[in-house]
Amino acid sequence: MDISASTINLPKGMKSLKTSPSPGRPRAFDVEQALETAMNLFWKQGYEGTSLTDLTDAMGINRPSLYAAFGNKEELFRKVVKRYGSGPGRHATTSLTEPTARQVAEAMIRGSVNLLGDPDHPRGCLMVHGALACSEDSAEVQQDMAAMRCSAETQLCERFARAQAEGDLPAAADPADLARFVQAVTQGMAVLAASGATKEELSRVGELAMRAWPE
Amino acid sequence: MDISASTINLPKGMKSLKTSPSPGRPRAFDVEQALETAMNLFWKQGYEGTSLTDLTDAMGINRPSLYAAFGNKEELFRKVVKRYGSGPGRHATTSLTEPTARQVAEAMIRGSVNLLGDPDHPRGCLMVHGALACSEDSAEVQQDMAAMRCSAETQLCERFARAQAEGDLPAAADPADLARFVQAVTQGMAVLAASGATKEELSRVGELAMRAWPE
DNA sequence: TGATATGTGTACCAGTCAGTAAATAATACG
DNA sequence: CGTATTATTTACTGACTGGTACACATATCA
Repeated sequence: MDISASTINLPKGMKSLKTSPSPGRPRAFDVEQALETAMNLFWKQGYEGTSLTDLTDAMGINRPSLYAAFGNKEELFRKVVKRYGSGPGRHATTSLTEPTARQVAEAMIRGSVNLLGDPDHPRGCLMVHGALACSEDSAEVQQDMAAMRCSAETQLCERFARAQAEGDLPAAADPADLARFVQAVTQGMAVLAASGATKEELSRVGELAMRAWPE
Repeated sequence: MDISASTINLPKGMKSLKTSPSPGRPRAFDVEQALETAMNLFWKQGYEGTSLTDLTDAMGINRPSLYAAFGNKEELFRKVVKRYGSGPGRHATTSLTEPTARQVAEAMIRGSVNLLGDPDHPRGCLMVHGALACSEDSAEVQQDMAAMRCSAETQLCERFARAQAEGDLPAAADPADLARFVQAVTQGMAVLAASGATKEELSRVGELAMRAWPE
């Protein structure tokens, strides 16, 4: 007997991991590919600058299909942000695992340069471009993006504080200040990228920034 | 005989500088005050995030009055940007007159900190928040803003090159790189301000950044 | 062969967008 | 006074916004 995932009692609405057959008409588009398309659009035009028509046209699907698969515009955006964090923006978390504070900062900056200078991606950073300034209708999305940027700063700060305890960051240095500085540089590079800065130019900004590193 | 400005042959549509009486119903609102209100709105919500209804409601005028006084939404935005450049964003140009390259950079950063950390203003920078990411409808405004940021960078670069010729910047330093670095820091601080950074926090970012300054 | 479950396509909803036509009100000038 | 000029008010336009109702298509399962 074939025990496919569909026979297992899964929480309501939860899709099985195995691509087991399920009743009903099969989806005619690739969800992951559609998410990728949506990410690139939101990345380029921001949350409010991207209309549902923009999205469905680019994804090649109809409006009800989008709603059935992703909820609504806001939920789709959040799924896109999540995907961004574990995809193109991966370096923001992986950099934290570097052995020393300096290497963490360098990895963070190098990762930003590689992402922002990549001509295959929209110019800029989704976390900055997504909903920096917008109407009051999107205030919640805007605040969430700000909260995520703050969270990245906090994680960085905690990593630097640990480094200080471990002795690879001078006691005189302020972990919070350093974290904020790295954030300022990477986010500033995101704006520069939107103005057309090249990878080499961004790289030199990063190099210059690291000259401010203590010790 | 009274030679008021209105008797002088002015180009069509050109308003006289003197507030001389003119035929027709007098305007019931203060144009400068309305511009100030519009600036604060665009500053906070960006170009696309601010609707004409937002504008007219805040200005306390009707839609046709706005069109009669400012042209249309895009022209109003450009007037606002101009006002911003000679008002709150004044430091971007005035800093260039400092005697040395280092003082120019310091003034630029200090000016940004003062502006971005001022609780009386929207958090952020109009040149960054105004139209960073938007729909294709506003691509022209978006490009103009990017061009203005690039222009600021170029002016800074030229100032640093002059400083190098004058001997107050090491020959090994690259004026273009330094200009781009200062831009990255100030624009990064604009994003930080949008995330809620205080004036003191921004100030420490600026202090840290200046530690990268050559010699 | 149903019966059930899911996805797609069309066509629509109310609300908002930027922009404007036309009537009226308020001023200066002669 | 009348005329010319400008501003305000109301009401509107067509296009677009995010979101959905409903008929139909396509799959599994009994």
